[in-house]
Amino acid sequence: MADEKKLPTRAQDFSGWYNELVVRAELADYAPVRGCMVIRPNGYGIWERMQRQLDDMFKETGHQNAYFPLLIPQSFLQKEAQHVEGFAPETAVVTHGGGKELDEPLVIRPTSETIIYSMFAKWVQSYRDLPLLINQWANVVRWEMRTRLFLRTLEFLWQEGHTAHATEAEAEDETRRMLGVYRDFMEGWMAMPVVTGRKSESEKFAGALRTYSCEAMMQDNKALQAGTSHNLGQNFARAFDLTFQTEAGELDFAWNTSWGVSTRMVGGLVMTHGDDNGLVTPPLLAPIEVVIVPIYRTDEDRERVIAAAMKIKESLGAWERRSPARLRIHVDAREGIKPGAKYYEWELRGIPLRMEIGPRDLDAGQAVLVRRDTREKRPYPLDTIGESIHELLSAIQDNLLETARARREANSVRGDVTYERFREIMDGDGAFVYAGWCGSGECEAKIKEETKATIRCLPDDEFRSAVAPTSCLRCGEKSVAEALWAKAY
RNA sequence: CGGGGUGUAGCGUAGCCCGGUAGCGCGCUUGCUUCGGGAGCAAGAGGUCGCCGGUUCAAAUCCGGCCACCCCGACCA
Repeated sequence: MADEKKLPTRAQDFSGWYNELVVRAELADYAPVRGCMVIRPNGYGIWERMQRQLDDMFKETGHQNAYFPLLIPQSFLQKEAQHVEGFAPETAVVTHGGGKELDEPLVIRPTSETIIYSMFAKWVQSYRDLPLLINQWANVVRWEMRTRLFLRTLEFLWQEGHTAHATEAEAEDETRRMLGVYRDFMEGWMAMPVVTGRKSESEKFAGALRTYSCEAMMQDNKALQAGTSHNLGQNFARAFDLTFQTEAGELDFAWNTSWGVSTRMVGGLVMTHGDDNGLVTPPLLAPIEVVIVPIYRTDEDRERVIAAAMKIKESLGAWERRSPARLRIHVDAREGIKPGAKYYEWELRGIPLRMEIGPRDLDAGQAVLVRRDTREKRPYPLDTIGESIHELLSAIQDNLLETARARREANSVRGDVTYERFREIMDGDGAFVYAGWCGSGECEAKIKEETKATIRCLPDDEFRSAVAPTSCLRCGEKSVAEALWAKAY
């Protein structure tokens, strides 16, 4: 009878587990339009914290926010050949406005390179106007065939950074710098370890010179592309006549970069840390860090326990006194729901720490704290509870990252792998496989066709194997690059 | 767009083959008893049976058309 209340387990049905968890934890809900989602307060609260942190990091690296329009003239998209080829099939197009057919259809932005660089062209004249470092928080629409909450929806929220530089080297530095910012954020705040590296030609952004990405391993051993950073070269500058006068007085095209992360990260968070009891949120991103569940029998006890809970919340969470170390605490004072039911609910929602407090605890001057990650439960003295909570939260944050990293390493395969073995792996549990690649798009395409696995990236130094693979995974020719292979979302 | 499937209360479903009062579980409301790991009892509220048409005295049920959604393929942050 309790089965209805339980989630499917990850081992049974990973994608069923994900779908139900997202809905039951009230992170998001299905919208009336196919492929669209409503992000509910629980999910939006996590996104808001992601935004706040990333926004600070963008500002620290010298970027400013701006906002460009949702609607883009269709002709803009067509100015960059690769770009239109990549995005045209998945655009939504507005053909009518005010009851009349428009002279030129308007595309709902699938990404904003075109409109942003067209504006940059107006603003940049001299090398003195560079670099121009802009970010925007926006929604974009891509008409995907198969959608899943957070991972792939027709409309999603993201940030897109767009910059213009005087030299190629500067643009490349910027591209790598922002990839590093993403990695810091994903590991430091999301506790989600990533492999960074360069995309192969077939996987790079439509219109880019080079694309770099952060690839995270989900608990089903599939890869999630969690963020991308593109060196656009002068491709868009040429398309939109984004020129500037150099110090030497010559006219040159600017060098652009663009980089983005989206609400997809919320899905990555779920699939990295969630367990069979529900979501597990890293403390730094949890809208509520500690939930207090008061326990009582009589009205008298109730009054006493709730008063104590409110006092704890106030002393640890009060704005004036503890900022910036104040804690985000919620007291679950709902009546008519037994404590056990509340435990399950807050576990499903992934709140990092639960405090149970009842008359027995108050008499003993203590409260019981339960970790969401390990479910470890023990009493702590009330007079130093603030310190205990801070320690536990930071232990949880660290443990989540370590656990995720250990899991990824345990499911990574390095060294010489035969193609036969590779196929077994991809047919079975999957893995991150680091293997040699001859560099041909043909081998890459064949492998994708035969195994569904793709090159997630050509990993950066620190992720490469100690001994470089010598031959291509499939054709056996000389390897020109070590590639990270996996099935992807 | 090709193949398969499903539409009945907020959610999950039974009933359809064989036409005749639309049922169950969860959730919701109210009251009482409960409350340290998903409470119990009692009384309630809630339905154009996806839509349109046909057959029939009578359609959730049979027939036709349409729509939507889900799963599997081709495409993807």
